[in-house]
Amino acid sequence: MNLKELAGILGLSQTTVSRALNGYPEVSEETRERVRLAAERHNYRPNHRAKSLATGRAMAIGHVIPISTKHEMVNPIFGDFIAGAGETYVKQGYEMVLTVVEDNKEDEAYRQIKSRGNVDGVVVHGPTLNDPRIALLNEIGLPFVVHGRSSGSNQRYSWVDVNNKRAFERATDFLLDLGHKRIALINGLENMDFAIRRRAGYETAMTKRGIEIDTSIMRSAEMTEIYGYRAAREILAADNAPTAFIVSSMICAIGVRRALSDLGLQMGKDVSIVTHDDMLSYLPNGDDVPIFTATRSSVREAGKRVSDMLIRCINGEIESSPTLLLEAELMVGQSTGPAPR
Amino acid sequence: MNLKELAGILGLSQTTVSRALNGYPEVSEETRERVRLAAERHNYRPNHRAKSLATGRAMAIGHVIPISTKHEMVNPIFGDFIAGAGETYVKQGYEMVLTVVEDNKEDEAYRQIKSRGNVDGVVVHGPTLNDPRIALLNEIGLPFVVHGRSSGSNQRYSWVDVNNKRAFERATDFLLDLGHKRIALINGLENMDFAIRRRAGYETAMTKRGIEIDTSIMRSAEMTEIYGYRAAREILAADNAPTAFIVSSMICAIGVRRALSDLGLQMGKDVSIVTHDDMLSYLPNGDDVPIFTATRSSVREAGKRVSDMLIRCINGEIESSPTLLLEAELMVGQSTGPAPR
DNA sequence: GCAAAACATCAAAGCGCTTTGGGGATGATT
DNA sequence: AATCATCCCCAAAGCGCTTTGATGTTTTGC
Repeated sequence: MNLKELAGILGLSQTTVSRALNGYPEVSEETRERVRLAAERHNYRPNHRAKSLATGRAMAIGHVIPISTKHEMVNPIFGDFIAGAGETYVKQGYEMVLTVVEDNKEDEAYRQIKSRGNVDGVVVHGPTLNDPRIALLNEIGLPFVVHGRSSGSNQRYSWVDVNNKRAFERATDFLLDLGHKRIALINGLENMDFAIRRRAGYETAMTKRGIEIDTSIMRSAEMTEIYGYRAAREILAADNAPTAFIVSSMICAIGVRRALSDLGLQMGKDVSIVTHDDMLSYLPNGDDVPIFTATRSSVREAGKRVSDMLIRCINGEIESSPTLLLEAELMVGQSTGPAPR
Repeated sequence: MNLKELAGILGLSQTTVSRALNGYPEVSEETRERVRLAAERHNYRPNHRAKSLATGRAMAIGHVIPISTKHEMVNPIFGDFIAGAGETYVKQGYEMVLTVVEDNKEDEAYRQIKSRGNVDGVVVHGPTLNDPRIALLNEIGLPFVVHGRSSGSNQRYSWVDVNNKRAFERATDFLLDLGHKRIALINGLENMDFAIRRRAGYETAMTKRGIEIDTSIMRSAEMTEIYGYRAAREILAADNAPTAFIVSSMICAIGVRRALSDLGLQMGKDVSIVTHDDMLSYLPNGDDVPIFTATRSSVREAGKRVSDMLIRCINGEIESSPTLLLEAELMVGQSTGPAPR
C-alpha cells in the first residue's frame, strides 16, 4: 500500500493525503480524520526511503564503531550506550545505523556516510587524544556529537562527557583520606581521552598531598579481566606494594579482586579498590550494597543525552556547539577501608 | 556532486555514467575508465536513498534489539555479535540498522520495518520458547535469520545456532567422568531457547548415568555476576552441596568463583566449574591457558555467519530455509579437577 | 450584492538514482 | 550496395514521497 493507492481509494489527491497524515493545516479536520482512518485500515505506512529522498532528511543517526585492527576488542559499554540512544530514537522517530569501520579507514568511511546521505548526523565513539575525526567531520560538514572529549583538539565541537578527571581525583582523595599512600592506577589505554583525564585526576590528587607519582605502580592497557589480574599480581609482588588500587573499569576490578584472593589478601581490608562503574546492565555492582567502592556514571544515560543533543542540533534547536559535563557519583562499597599499617 | 552533475561534466548521459560505474557491459572500457576517474576526482558517491528507491533494494539489514521492560538488561554478547556481522556488511556493501524495541511492541515494530522499506531483511536476536516473531515475520514476508532457534515452533525458518544441548551434555559428561555426582546448573532465563537446550543437555547426561535431577541445585535467571555469586552461595550453604557447577556464562562463572573464594574453597580442587564461553572480546578466558574449563563458541563468528546467510537468502542464492548448527569446543582449563571425596 | 479573504483541494515538478526501449555509428556479411 | 550485427550511448519513465503554485469553493465584510 503506497500513497498513490491510498489516495486512489479515498478519491483524494496524493497531496491532500500526504498533508493530512503529516499534520499540515491546509486540510480540513474532517478529511484528516477520514484519511487517518483509511491509512490505519489499510495498514499504510510511508516508505522511508522515498520520504527522505523528498525531504532531504534521512531521519537516521549514524554510529561508527571503530574496530581496531591491532586489538580486536569491542567496547563493552557499547550495548548499554546503544540501548540508551535507542530510547531517544524510538521516541523521536529516528533510526540508528551502525557502521563498523577499521580504524585506518575512518576518513573514507565518514566521507562515504556523508555523501551516501542516509544519516543526518553521527555519534563519535571512543575519542582519543587529539582525535582526527573531529576535524574531519567539521570539514565535511556532517553534524556530530562526541561521546567523550578529545584533549588537545582545538576544534569546536559538541560533546557529552563524564568528568573523568574530577571523578578520579575524588576517588584518589577518598583513598588518601583513608590513610593510603601507595595507590596503584590500573588505567585503560592512555591514547583514549577518558584514560588521560583519569590519570590526570589521580596525579593531581596525589601531587596535592605531596606524594610523588610512581609509574611503577601505574598501568595502561585494554580493560580486560586478565589485564586487571596480571597487573595486580605484578604490582603486588614488587617491593613496597601499594595498599590500594584505582581501577578504570569493573571488569578490570574483578581481575584485581581475583589477584587479591589468590594472594590471600582481603579486599577492603588488606587492600582497597576503587573502580569506575559505567553501570552496565549486565554487570551491576551489587544491588543494595555496592560491592566495589566506585565512581559511578550511567553510560546508558549518556547514550540518551548524546543522541538527544545531536537530534536537537540537527533540528537547529541549538545553535553553536553544546556541551554537557556529567558528574560521576562516588559510591562507597565494601572494597575500601582504612589503610593497614 | 550528484549523477546529473557528473554526467554534465563528462558530457555523457546519466545512463552511461550510471552503467559505467556499476559495471554494466553496455559501455566501452575506455569510457568506463574515464568515468571512474572523474568520479574519483570529483568525489562522487551515489546517494544511497535514491539508489535504493530506484532499485527497490535497501542494501541494509535490520537488527531488532529487544529491551525487556521487566529486566532492563542489554545482552552482553550484543557488541561482539554486531562486530562480526559488521564485517560481513562492510565487505558486501550493506548497512546495519538497529531498532530498539520494547518487547511488548514487537509486532508493530516489525510491520513498520517491513513497510518503511529501509531494510532488506532482519536478524532475530534472543529467540525464546516458541517465539512469536518467527510466525510474524513469515506472515509479513520479511526475510530473516534467527540467531539461535525456537523450540516448540513449527514454523519453517533459517537459523544459525550453537549446539547448546550437545555442549552442555558434554560438559556434564566431562564432570561426571571426573567423578562428580552432585552437579549444580546455573542457567540463563529458561524462557530463552538456548537455556532450555542447555538444561536438556545437562539433564540428558545426568539421566544417562542414572543420576536423578535435583532442581534444588538448579537455577535460572539473567546472567549477571551477582546472580552467579548468590546462587552459588545459596547452593553451597545447603546440605549435600555439589562438588561442581555448570554455568551458562562467563560473567556468572566469575560470580560463582567469587563465592568459592569467599568460602575459602579452591576452584578446580574443592569445587569444579565448567562455563559456557561466548569468546567475548572484552572477557577473554585467560590467554595461553584457559582459566575456566568451558564450552566455547565465538559469538562474533556467529554474527558473521548469520549476516552472511541472510544476505545470501535475500540475493536468492539459497532457496528454502538454510540452517547452520555450530559445535562448541570443550576447552579444559584450570577450573575443573577430580571430585573430592 | 460584490470584492476580498479564507479554505480545501489538486496537478505537476522534483529528490537522485536505475532501467527500459530505442537509435545512430561502425564494421562485417552477402 | 544493401543488409545485418555489434557497440555505445541517450531520452525518458519510474521508484514513493513532499511541496510549490494554481484553482475552485465558501465565507466574510462593508
